[in-house]
Amino acid sequence: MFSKTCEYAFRATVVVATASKNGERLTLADIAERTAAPTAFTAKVLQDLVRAGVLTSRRGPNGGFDLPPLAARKVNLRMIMAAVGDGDLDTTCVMGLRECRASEPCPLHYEFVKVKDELARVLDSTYVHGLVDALNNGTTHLKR
Amino acid sequence: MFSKTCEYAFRATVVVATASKNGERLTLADIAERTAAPTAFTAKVLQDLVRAGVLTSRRGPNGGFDLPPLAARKVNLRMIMAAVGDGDLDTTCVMGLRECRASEPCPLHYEFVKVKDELARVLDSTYVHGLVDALNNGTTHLKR
DNA sequence: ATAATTCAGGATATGTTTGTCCGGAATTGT
DNA sequence: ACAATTCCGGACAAACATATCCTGAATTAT
Repeated sequence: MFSKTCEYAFRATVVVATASKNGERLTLADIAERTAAPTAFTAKVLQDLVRAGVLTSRRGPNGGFDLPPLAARKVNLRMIMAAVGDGDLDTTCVMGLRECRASEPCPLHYEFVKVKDELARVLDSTYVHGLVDALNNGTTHLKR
Repeated sequence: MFSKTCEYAFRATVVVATASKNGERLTLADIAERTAAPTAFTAKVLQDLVRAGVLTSRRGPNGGFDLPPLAARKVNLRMIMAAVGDGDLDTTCVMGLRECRASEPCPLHYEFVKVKDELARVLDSTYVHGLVDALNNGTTHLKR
């Protein structure tokens, strides 16, 4: 459903936000380990997230990445996707046609309206801060 | 949302079924033109569809591909996706975790339940024959 | 039988995504 | 100032998706 890059971005963002809430700042190595993702590639993903303003980074000793609780209230899934260039999942035609809209629909246009609407709702309304508590108290997990 | 291969497969299947309903049998060249897809690649996609039993083919003069109305009542989107190896869109974890289920959910598991359920419903309940009429009477289109 | 047509399928090419490697720049603590 | 740490960003490599080409096999009409 999402590209691997996007999956890594989701995992990394949640992991960083969770640590930040506990006052920890995570290094690239920390993040790669906790998300079970390749380190060098994770570096690229984190770079994208920082450039897009999703995470903040600091270099040097005690450096690393963070996403403080207040900022985590303003980051939703859509922004994470956009940061890695995956932003228009729910807006492109499922049959790959450019000329597809309500007035000139492809054969599958109306079939997918509800799917896309629900997807858009989730991407726009799911904020990182809401995911952090569940991870912290063990309701959800990220292993593997 | 879907791979290009899958988009081509959707378009090709609908085009063939629509022609079959009018008693026409379409050649590879016909299909590639009507779906605005590359010919040689379309050949591969059609091969997959035939192997999976979605379409039937015949070689030689007056050969080509078809999907008669009766058969089109039994082909849904899920089968087309499976034919090109894209079958598990709605069953894999959105964060890329193998260990993700209701009892051990990833942080996004419950957020996507409705999306996935609705997607599964559409993939399973959308049959090709239902798409043909709309294309025939101009309610929907496939241009570009 | 023969020639024309059309699909089948292997080999190959191109492009994109995913993944690695390394030197440099910034920051920190001493 | 210096050394250690850590992110930044470019270059490169591998894997996969997409796309092309060509030969052969099946079918049909003559």
